[in-house]
Amino acid sequence: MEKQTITIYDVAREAGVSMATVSRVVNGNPNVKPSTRKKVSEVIERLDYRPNAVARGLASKKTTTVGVIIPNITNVFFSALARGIDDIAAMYKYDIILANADESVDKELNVINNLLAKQVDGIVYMGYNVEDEMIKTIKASRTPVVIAGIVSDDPELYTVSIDIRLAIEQMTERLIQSGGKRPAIVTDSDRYYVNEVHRIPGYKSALAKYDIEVDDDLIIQSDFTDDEGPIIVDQLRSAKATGVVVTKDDIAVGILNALTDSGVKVPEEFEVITSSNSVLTKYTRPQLSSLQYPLYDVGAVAMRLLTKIMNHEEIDQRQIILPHKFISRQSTKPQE
Amino acid sequence: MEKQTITIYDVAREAGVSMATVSRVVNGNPNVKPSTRKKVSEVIERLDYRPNAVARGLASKKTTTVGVIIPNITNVFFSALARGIDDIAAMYKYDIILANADESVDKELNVINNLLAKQVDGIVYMGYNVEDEMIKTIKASRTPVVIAGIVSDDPELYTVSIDIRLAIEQMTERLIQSGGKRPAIVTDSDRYYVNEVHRIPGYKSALAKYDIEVDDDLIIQSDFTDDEGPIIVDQLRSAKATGVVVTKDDIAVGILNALTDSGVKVPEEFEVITSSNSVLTKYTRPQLSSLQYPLYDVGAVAMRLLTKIMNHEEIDQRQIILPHKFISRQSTKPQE
DNA sequence: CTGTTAGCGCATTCAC
DNA sequence: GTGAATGCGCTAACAG
Repeated sequence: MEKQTITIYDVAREAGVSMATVSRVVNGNPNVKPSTRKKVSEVIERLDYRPNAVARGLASKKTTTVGVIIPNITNVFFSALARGIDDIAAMYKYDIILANADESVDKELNVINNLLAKQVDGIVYMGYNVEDEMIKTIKASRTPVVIAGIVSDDPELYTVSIDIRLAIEQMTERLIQSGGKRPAIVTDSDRYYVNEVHRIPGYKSALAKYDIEVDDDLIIQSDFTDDEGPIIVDQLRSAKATGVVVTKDDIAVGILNALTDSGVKVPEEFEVITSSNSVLTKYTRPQLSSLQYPLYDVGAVAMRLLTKIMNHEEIDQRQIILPHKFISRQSTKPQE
Repeated sequence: MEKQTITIYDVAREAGVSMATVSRVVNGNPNVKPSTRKKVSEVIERLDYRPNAVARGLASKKTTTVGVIIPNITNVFFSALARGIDDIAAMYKYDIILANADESVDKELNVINNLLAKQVDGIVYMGYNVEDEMIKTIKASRTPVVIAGIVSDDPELYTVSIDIRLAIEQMTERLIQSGGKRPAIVTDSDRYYVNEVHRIPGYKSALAKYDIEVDDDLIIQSDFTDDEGPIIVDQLRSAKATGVVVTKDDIAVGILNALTDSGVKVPEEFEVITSSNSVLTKYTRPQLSSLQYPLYDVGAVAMRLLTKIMNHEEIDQRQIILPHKFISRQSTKPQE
């Protein structure tokens, strides 16, 4: 399995120059006479020389590679975010090592250590929780890390996200304003941190505004497997919910379909509002109203922030909150 | 931006051994006395030493990294495939560099060269076409490449796929058998090679079996943007199609929804069958009948094949065809 | 079992 | 402008 065999020395010899000169033209160093630059370039072309990025990385201590940690590849939430990251990374000539943490905290740590071993220049982390040990590892490594999709209160951390607490509060308010006195919330249970610190508080504060008492039966956590929709709907109905805020689009689809399958009219009898505005929302009938989570932007901004840190540019803000909106489709009543 | 500073020398000094010994314990070489192994391990732990994978890669000429080239991150087709790849890669301790080719042949070449420069140990390629220049690059590099999702007639190439021609033929037959004399086919236009070499021939051979003449108006290529569903449906209806084979799930969803939105009853008046059996098929109403493309398996088998090549194991078959099935849901009439 | 010694391919001073 | 020399951190013979 001999890989690339042509080295900088081969080029140097063929071109009748030293390897230092070849290195210079490869790296666009201006201190090369145009004529020799041309000569060397020709040889590079002819020999199909391709600089060994590994050797380069060792010598320069830069790999032009960033690690992206995601909880689960198959999560629709991810693809839009990934595109944002990828676009900006490509723009700045960084490659991406995609590391799937498989929804497990242990693996996350494993994965981040792995990335550090690979000497990535930076990391975009989209995890579940901001675990203490994670933070420790992040801080100990001198590798820049940007956390995407989670708000943290640790001022040292770089984060890009929307104000989730506020968003959930507003979504809940919408349900209340359109007449439902018993709005429910269904969260994906695996994101403990976000649930406890942002979502549930947001939900409760909306209720508080309208003097509605919290009923724990209306707070449902779900791991969601494909056919869980009907189960959740049963819980929702026996708790006499009038509408539901859902934090994950595929769960919302499951609930919506279970609802209509069982003859409940959405939105007339029951409102559903979801959180990611992924493509799924447009594929259902009725189409799902959703928080417009600017996924692409979060990814792009996170990556952009990371490049700034890697380039030692000045950072005016470590915690970036992006604005969010709402898209009213057909699963909620029209707002007046 | 000082990265990891602790080297194998630091560990060696602290443990009072040579760096070779440290290297041995790190790599699990059995030729180390248990007591010194223990001593070294403790120092590693204490210093939080993490072997530099870049240096390792340079010295050993192995990076334990594989490149995965995909046409488009946001394609639902991909996520299942990626999971198959990722699972097996993780099993064999390989990291993945995800390279997005952005649906462009130029970028594909660019991307593959980039991957080769990074000295990946192997590549899984899920491209559109098997371009000549791609093949040349693949063969010139001594890096193993497995092509996933496309059948090729080049016996030197490693490929993992289903028999697409046959699958399309069978899908078309199903539509014919359930009474439709004018089955149409809608393909994503960007996959030229697959369309010309596998899909259209499969479609035509089904027609031939039933002595149905080919009507070019029934062969539609679409780039598909979100709201193109109604347009395609218009074409379909003015061509008097009785049903349609769709090659991409999101296009199928668009068509299905446009159909029902305009009052056409599916499957009674019009049948739809799609090709990837992605999660989308279950999210629509009616649910989409689909070719069961074993995406996960294709990804997993491709990755497994790649590991075999990388390990110089014996390969008994370069072109692997995986079996496919069909899932009858609600967008086609029940088969008798 | 353990230490010594070469490179791996390149970026990078430092001279000239 | 250009070349020679050094070292990045590690693996892999090769001795002992």
